[in-house]
Amino acid sequence: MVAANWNAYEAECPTRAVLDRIADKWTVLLLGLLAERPMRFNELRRHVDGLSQKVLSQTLKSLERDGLVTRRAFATVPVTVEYSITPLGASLAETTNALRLWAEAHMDTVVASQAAYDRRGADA
Amino acid sequence: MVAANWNAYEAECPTRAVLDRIADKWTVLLLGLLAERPMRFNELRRHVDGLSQKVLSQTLKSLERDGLVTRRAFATVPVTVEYSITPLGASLAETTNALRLWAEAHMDTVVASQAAYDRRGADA
DNA sequence: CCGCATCCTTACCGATACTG
DNA sequence: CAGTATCGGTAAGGATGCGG
Repeated sequence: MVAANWNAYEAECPTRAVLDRIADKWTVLLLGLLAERPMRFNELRRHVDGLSQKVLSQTLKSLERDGLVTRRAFATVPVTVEYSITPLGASLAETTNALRLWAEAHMDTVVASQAAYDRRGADA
Repeated sequence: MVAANWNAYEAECPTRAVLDRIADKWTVLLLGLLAERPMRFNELRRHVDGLSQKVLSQTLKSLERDGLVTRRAFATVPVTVEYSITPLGASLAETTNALRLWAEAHMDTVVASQAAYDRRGADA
């Protein structure tokens, strides 16, 4: 079986919930990092500017639950925890990376469009 | 000039704001619809189950401001308003469609992973 | 070092009512 | 038909302190 009749345009479809999770700013940024190499908790935190430890914790837990990321704890002192991407997560990371790269590539155009839009509305 | 040194991992970078907007459930669904053909306001509303008229209005305004969607009003009675995608929006829609299709394609795997995760935590 | 628990603020969102 | 305006609940998110 290859395809199912999932349809994200229906509110009750579970696809909607998953789409809501993966179409998330932090998910995109974290998958982008973990697609390159495994990282530890505070390492991720340092790489993503503005991400609080609380939200990072929540996001990683969701990613782990969805099978996109694997968490491994080492009984060192103090504890070392490593997060790595799964094959499923890697397949998603290709798409989310495309999203991030689109944003970085078209920023100039978007910013210009915003400025033009705001100018038009300024003379109200 | 082709590339700039935008980096979405920095909080102050405007890319961050744009990423936050396009990595959005409703944006993904709306761009998917408008990539196929122009649509009217209530037509979009009917196609996206669970999307309130208020949020639709906000989202369309943001998309228009970012230059991803064009709004055209016709002086009929009652007023007719048509939303269509721009070339910039179309280029983004390719990526966001990939995101939606990924969700629909891998739902079974994700749901299974969630169930396994919840089972492990159940015996706490 | 890796988190969880708590408090508290805020911004999001749905529901409703009303205009062009 | 295509919105705007207002209100109220809710849940996300920052700050802080503690525990494994």
